[in-house]
Amino acid sequence: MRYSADHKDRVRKQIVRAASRRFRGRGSEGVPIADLMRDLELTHGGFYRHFPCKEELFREALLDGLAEGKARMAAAVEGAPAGQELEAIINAYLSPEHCMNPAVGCPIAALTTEVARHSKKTRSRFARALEGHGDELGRFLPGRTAAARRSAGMLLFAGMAGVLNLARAAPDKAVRRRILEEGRAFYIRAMRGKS
Amino acid sequence: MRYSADHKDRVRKQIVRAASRRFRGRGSEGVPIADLMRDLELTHGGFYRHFPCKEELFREALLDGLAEGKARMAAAVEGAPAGQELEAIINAYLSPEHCMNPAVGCPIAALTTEVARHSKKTRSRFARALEGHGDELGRFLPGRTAAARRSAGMLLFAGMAGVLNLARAAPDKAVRRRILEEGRAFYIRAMRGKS
DNA sequence: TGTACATCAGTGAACGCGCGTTCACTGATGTAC
DNA sequence: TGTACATCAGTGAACGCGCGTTCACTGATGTAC
Repeated sequence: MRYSADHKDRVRKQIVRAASRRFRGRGSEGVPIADLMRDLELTHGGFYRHFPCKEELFREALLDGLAEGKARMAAAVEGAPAGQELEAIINAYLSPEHCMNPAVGCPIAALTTEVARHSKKTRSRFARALEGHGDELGRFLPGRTAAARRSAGMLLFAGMAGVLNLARAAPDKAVRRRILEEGRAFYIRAMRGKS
Repeated sequence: MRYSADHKDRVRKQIVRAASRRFRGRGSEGVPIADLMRDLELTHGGFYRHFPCKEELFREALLDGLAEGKARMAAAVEGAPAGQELEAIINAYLSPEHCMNPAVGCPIAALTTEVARHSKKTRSRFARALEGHGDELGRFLPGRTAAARRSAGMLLFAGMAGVLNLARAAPDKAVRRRILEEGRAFYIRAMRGKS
């Protein structure tokens, strides 16, 4: 072969990674394959050596973005003082940085509306990954059973994603910041107060 | 003229109305003008007698959808027993019917993510309309000032929109219903409890 | 009142471009013998 | 070891289609005189 043994795998991963960011930044219909490949200094023709179609790429990119988000959540937890994990996650999620950089942010905020219009297969994979997110966040939430904590975690993500999107749609910085701040206060209060 | 005096106005309104539903159902990039005009038994060429470009239509359709949503909220309030207005709004917003019919539902849920990627002009109009929504919902929320109640109302809409989108993305009916139910319980509780 | 001309919503062919996908080809390396 | 052939990631031209937008035209009605 012309390339090292793991070459194909590496390129494939690069495509998924780049696609994930572009999809989050521009939506599932705003990412031409040729642009994506050019970013990696490849041409569009080679794409089909890696994926059967664009929908398959979208699915993988979506899951890759979620995994990235989960890792970021773990990092926020890691860096938080004991007992402050939930606040740390909420503050990071509803931070101005996250708001201003959707391309490297949470796909739940950036892509859920569009996922709802994709194939059942895509939605099923998405749902499964979301349960993982719910479990992770649920560790810091009250609730008698693991299932209840997972649900509460998913609900919190959904709510924060809504707030983040509202802030992203806001036409000016001041409004954006106010929305984020009120969102942080509300969800920290609501989730702490949950018996 | 070939048509009655108000003919053009009526057709224009029909286009906006039909577009609003299609945009909510399929997203801002999923609505070909030709399909839209065919729905109204017109041809695509005539579109440009009414709008300078598609973006202008999107903007008007977005605002029309918000007005429709506000009317629906008013109807829910009208039909609710005194003191139960907030619950009625939340229950209607997070109902299975609303979840299953995005095309005739709230544009905040269906289009906010995409609005964030549109022009500043579109975002400004959207933001102004949202404040109206916040005011209307804020009437039933605690808060010392009108501004505080408005903010709380917008936050509640954002959160509910996030939950609605999560439910819409869910691959099966049971999960969808559970998400909606938990969402209703959470937001009713959180907003009642707000001092 | 009748005639010539203007108006303008709507028609449908055509233009131009973007983009997903296909395909014949390249060329470096692996394998068979 | 050398030679012939197979493999396959990547290339870039080409195909085909969708779709936003333009434009010459239609034809019913309004207006000027």
